[in-house]
Order: sequence, then C-alpha cells, then structure tokens
Amino acid sequence: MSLRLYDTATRDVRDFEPLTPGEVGIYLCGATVQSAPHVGHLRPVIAFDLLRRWLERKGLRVTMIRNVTDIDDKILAKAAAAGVPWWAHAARYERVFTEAYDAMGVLPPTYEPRATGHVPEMVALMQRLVERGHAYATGDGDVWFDVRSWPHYGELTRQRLEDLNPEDSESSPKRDPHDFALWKSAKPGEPATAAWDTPYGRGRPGWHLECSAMAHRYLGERFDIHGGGLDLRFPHHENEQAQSRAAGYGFAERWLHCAWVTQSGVKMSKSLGNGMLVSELLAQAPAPVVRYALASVQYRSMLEWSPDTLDEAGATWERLSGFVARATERVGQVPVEEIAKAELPEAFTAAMDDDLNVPAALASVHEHLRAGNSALAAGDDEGTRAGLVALRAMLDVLGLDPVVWSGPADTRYADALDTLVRAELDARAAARAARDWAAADAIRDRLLAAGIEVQDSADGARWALAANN
RNA sequence: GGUGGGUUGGCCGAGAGGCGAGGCAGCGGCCUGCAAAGCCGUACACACGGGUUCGAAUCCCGUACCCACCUCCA
Repeated sequence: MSLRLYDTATRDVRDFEPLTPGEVGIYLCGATVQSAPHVGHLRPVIAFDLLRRWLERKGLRVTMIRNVTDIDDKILAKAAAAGVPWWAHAARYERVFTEAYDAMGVLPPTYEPRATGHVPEMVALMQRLVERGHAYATGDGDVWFDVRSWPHYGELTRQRLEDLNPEDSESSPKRDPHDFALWKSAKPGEPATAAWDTPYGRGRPGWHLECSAMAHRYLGERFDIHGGGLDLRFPHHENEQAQSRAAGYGFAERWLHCAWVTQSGVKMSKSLGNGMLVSELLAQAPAPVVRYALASVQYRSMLEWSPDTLDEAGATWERLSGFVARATERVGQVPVEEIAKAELPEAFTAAMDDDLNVPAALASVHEHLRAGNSALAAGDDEGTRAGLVALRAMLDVLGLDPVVWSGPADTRYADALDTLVRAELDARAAARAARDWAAADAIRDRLLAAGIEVQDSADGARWALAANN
C-alpha cells in the first residue's frame, strides 16, 4: 500500500493506511434530492468512484456509504410549489439521480441510507450531545449544537468563531449566533408527515445531523475517509465533525474534497443556463465520453467546462475504443478476468497512487495506445495483444473499458448491418481492383452519409459508426 | 473582514529547482488511387517585479488579477 492521499484537515498529502488492514470505510455526502442533477453533481460521485475502484484494484475491501438527503427546506418548498407530497418529490428526484449515476458507470455504493430512515439514530445522537452538555433545546422542539462548548469547533476549516460572519438574526433563541440546528421544530403549515416525535418535541432533522448519525451506524465510531464537494467543508463538514467528536466519537480519519466544475472560471450553478443538466449532456454525447471528460482532471483541481470539452473527450474516446475494437478483431476477445488481473504499467500505478493523479495516469494510457496502434500496423500480434490488455486494464480502473461500455447488447441489429455493409465493402473492393475510383468513392460516400465510416488497411476495409460529434 | 485555492503554450491539463507530461486543435511528412484510420516529426509555456542559486515555471519577498466558502450548494 503506497497510496498517498490529500487530507483537507491537515492540508497535506500523506500515506493512506486503513484503520483495519485490508478494509476501507468511506462516507460520501450524497445528493439532496430536490431537483434534477447537473454536471457538477457528477464530479464527486465520479471522483469517489475512481477512488473506490483504485482501492479495490489494490485488493482492499471497500464499504462505501453514500447518503440521500430526502428531507430539507428546499424539498419541502419545491414539493409545496409543485403541489405534491414532499416524500413523492424526494423519491422522484432520488430516482433521477440514481439513473444519472448508473448511466455514468458509477458503481453503486455498498449502502445508500436515507435521512428519513434514520430518525432514531439522529435522536440518539442528539440526546447524547445534550447529556454531554454540547447541545440544548429551546422552545418546543428546536435543538441546537452549542459551538462554545466545543473548543475544537472550526478545526477542520481553520476558522475562529470570532472571524466568521455573524448571522443577522436578532431574536434568535440561540446562545451563540453560530450554534446550528440539530433538530427543527415543526412549524405551522408544514406537512404533518414531515415531523417526528423526539424527547424535545416534534420536528424534523437539521441538515448536518443525519450524516453523523448514518456514518456512525454503518461505519462505526471511526472510519477512514469522509468525502464530498469542496463547498461542503463549511459549514456542513465542520459541523458534522464537531457534533460527532463532541459525542465522543473519533469520526473521519481523513477528509477528501473534490473541486467543482467551472465555466469561464466560475463555479457552475443552475443559473448559468442550459446544457448542464445530466439529461442534456447525455443527449449530446455518449455516457463514457461524459465520464471521460469529468474523470480526466485531478479531483482537487477545478474542471473547466467549455463547449469544446465534450468534443475533445469524444475524439479521445473514439481513439481509445477504436483501437480496442481493431485490436480485438485482430487478436480475439480478451476475457474480463484477464483484464482484472493484468499487471498495470508502473507509471500508471505511480500516478494513481499519487493522490489519484488521473491526468498523469492518462499519459501512460496514451503511450500504450500509441504502442498498440503501432504494433497493430506492423502486424505484431503479440505486441497488439499486450497493448490491448494493458490499455483495457488501465481503462478498467478508470471505469472506461470500452468493452464494458459496449456491453452484451443485442447484436442482431449489428450483425444484420454488418452483413449489409460488408456487401457494400466487397463491391467497393471490386471497383477498386478495377480502378473504378468513381464507383468505389460513391459507395464510400453513401456509407458515410448513413453514418458509417470506412477505414482501409492492409488487411482490407473495415467499418465503424462515425463519431457523432 | 476571516479562511482556502488559483494564474502553465490557441484550448484543456500534469508537474514542481537542472533532463522541456499528456491530450485536443495547428503545421510538415509517411501510408493511401484519393480519403478515413493509424504512425513519425514539429512550433507555441510557465501572471508581473525583485531576490536566492552554477541553474527557477518550480524556493523566498512583493505586486496584480481571478475563484470559492463564511446563507443553500457537489
């Protein structure tokens, strides 16, 4: 294990050693299911999918917990505006998120707990905090975390309470302006289904409490990695850590945060306009192309999204999958078991071990791609197969093995089309043999007009669907 | 105001004291009847000003600009 990972809490890169040898517990803050996901929501799940795949490739057993926040102010507000029950609204968008993740080839988490399914755990944690003097109840159901009672508050993000912007609420029952809600009392007009009984009154959970409660339930008092988007550092992760540690738990050993997706240097948000919803992206490009675009930048760097992003990723994907297709035709299908066990190039491994430096790892991918293409052109079957195996093994780690993406689809259409296209190619070969270039080119043009690209080689012609971008 | 991050060639994007990542686009060539695919080669760079050093994109000091969090955010 020579994996090195950055830790937001200590702001340095250090060796990763799991608490329990051979096993890794990861908690990733998932979505608040209030509306459809945009490209920015994809970044953390893909980043942590890469982490998970890399850890598993290194032989570790990963327990990945990614929560669903299925109740909060916005869900209640949007559901009310739409005239549907809040739980129906949340369930609907949870499905949309899941579909988006699945489409992107993100491995499902080991477990995906919902906030509303963990009220008893939250109440227990809350009571524990009250007993220990770190939380207090006011009115008829509001429970607050007492930041002044916890001297380590602000440690994760290195902030002092005095330096934080004070909230501008004058008539707050809070002891300190920075005390945050563990539990919110039920308000008049709120749905009865959005409140639960607690020893402090009836209400619903505050945002931060759920993650502490669920991480504790599924990963224990201490666990290896807690992750999320950079914007969750404060206040969410700071508060999670404060309440968990104030309750006497060790909580996360290490914090990983990924940067966001930007446009012209500015953090992407829904207000920036169209084309950014996952559904719209997937209409513009194949899913692996979108995944490549989002995976190919190191997770801690801002990812600049431009109109060219998908085109460039698409060109690279065509190159990668094109080689895999040609090489496979030449040397035969390589079983996934062999790919999973194949030795990875040293440079690739070193790059991934260096805080998941995917761009550097991709340099190794491109080297092997070029070598494979050269071997293929030279008729070197051994070299071609070696290149194919190495390339697919690396891409597999990145969740981008073209063979996996092409999948065991219904081949009847492809077979039927292949038969027809081969007849055309045979006719073209005959025309070329007769030096009837006009006839040969007419066939090629006709195929291209149908979206089929002819590729000549020493072995004869082959065909492929033309890139659609 | 507090905290954190950034400024690398036309674009994206690694690196982090010497041996000029990689990709896309460009240019030249090879292959081809012509293309496509592929291969080979190639130009273009480290925000600015000082300093340290035999040597700095990389270290130090200063300046400018940009982004983010501190309210909900992936």
